[in-house]
Amino acid sequence: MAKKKGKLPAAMRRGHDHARCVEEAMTLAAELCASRGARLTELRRSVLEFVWQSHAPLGAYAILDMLSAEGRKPMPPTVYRALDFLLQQKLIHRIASLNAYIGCVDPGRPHSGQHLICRLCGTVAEVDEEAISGAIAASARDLQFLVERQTVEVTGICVNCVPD
Amino acid sequence: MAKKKGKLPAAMRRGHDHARCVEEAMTLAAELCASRGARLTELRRSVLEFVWQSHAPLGAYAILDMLSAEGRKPMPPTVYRALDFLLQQKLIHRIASLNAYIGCVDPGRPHSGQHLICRLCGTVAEVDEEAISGAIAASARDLQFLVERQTVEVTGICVNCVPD
DNA sequence: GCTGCTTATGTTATATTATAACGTACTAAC
DNA sequence: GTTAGTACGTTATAATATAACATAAGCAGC
Repeated sequence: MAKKKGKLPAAMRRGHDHARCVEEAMTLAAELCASRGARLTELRRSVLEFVWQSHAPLGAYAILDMLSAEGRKPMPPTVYRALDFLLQQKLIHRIASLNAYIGCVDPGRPHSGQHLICRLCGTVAEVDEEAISGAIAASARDLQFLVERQTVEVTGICVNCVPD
Repeated sequence: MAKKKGKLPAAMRRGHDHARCVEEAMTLAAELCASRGARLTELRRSVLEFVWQSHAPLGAYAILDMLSAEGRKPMPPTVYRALDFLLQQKLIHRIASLNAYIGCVDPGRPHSGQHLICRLCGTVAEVDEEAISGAIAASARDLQFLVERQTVEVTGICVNCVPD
């Protein structure tokens, strides 16, 4: 079977038009919030945009610094509340192993994303493999365990950082 | 196919002889460390025992309190160093989504454990399903991603806490 | 036994991540 | 414009983790 290069997530495709990614994500977020009656305020919008602009997950205090540089001087609770909102709306994911946050690539559809985290460049690619989530669901079923949330974080080295 | 009750991990089998679990785990840990030339000091032994005695993952500061209650009065670095040693020896796992630590049920064999975390009772069961780790490995291979560590944490409700 | 090397632990201070509690301001509905 | 609900501001602190340096304990060679 040929290498499935077409499947590479955008985050790990060198030279992809990331400004475009961000723009599209912001538009979709606005639409989703509107359709849900959720208020994507200026603050929340800024936070989401910062998170999206970075391929590597952003920590809450990094976001706080970025907002400060912009003129706002928010305190931690302000940032955490914005992050909580974005998490609830499933516009971002929290990467537990890094205590950091990253944009969700497919916020419209319910899914349990899996994340590949490059130890060298920090880039995180989100994939949604039914084979993985299905295997987890099957294993849980065997143990009569009711799954509510799957956290799959794979640490390693991405294709751009692998020495040839 | 019948329910595979025999597969239930010990942690989620009500009324299993946990003192025995702990004892066996401690013996195995001592053997492994001896065979590796690693020093399982009194402090490290205590920390490992506390971690094992709990079915739910223990936080570093909970361990610190337990050591204090025992007479030692260690400071945080002491506890974190003991935890680091136990992690290196793969005698315990860190549960990233809880910032807490739990005994590894199979420290002798290399494996990438998956954890089922009950939101209600806090119990964590470790399983090692080739179907899950294999699916993750296959997905990573497609993306030419070199896997170093898999973190799989499934949150939900265990069989003992599910309302009938 | 001593010596010196390595490893483990003690100690002080501080960094990083996150939340509690309460007050103010904005917004939408009436 | 009043009101109810939501979002944000502010102060303080909790919870988790590490840096940096000092002391002590184990161990290898003599």
